[in-house]
Amino acid sequence: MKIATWNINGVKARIENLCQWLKDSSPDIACLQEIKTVDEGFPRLEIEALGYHVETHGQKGFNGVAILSKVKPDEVTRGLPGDDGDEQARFMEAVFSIEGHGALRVCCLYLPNGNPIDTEKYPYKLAWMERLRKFAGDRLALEEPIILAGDYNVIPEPHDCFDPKVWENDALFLPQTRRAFRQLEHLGFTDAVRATTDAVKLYSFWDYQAGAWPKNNGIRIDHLMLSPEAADRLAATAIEKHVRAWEKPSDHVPVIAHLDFSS
DNA sequence: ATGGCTAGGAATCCTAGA
Repeated sequence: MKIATWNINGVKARIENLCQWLKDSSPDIACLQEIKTVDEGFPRLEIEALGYHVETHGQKGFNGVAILSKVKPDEVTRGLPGDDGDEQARFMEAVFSIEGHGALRVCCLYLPNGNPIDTEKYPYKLAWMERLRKFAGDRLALEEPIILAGDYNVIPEPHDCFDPKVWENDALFLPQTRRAFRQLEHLGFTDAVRATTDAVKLYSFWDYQAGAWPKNNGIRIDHLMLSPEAADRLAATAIEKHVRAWEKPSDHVPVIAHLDFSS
């Protein structure tokens, strides 16, 4: 079972890349962030033609998430609990049936960036992370395989960026941000990529500006966090960075976790 | 790299991203 997360930075601008990637990589489940369209604008026909079921939680212009899957989910919910006044489309959850193994829950999340840090955006990010922590804690009680996949906008450790000094005062790397991320780990969630490799200079985002990609000035901010029941099934991970070199790329690349439900 | 680029919406520039 191949599960992917990819901040696609505009699904309408990226539809050719997305279709090529689905054909090449053939994920069973793909979580997309920053679709930047309302549900009606999502290019679902092209994706359905490749054999995928499409669920979206869109928003006009910004944000928006989607879950593509080879098998139709049993249920889908939209929005992160904990703030009824939050209008931003950044979270959805889909529940799948795995033959012989019960439910698999996949959450697709686009965590707020939080910059500039001296505006209301940073407290919004921290409040969102606290809501995510509560949600994750509640879900753990189900004792099911759960994957929280998405663009976390969090650089977990200094070696997850090319130059920690550059990010010192950035919302992606501030101590409070990293602490909130660690709290997810302390609940019992496993960072899938870090569980499978100690490699450094392993990134999932390269800025469009300043030659960041050719210089490999990247950051690792797209993560798949696994509940214990999912982490027990973790077989391998991959960061499909070749996609960043394609024509008209997203600034993020797909990150993959392979879960083995064969036994 | 305190932004050198990109997407989207409104509109020929702005906001947002990280």
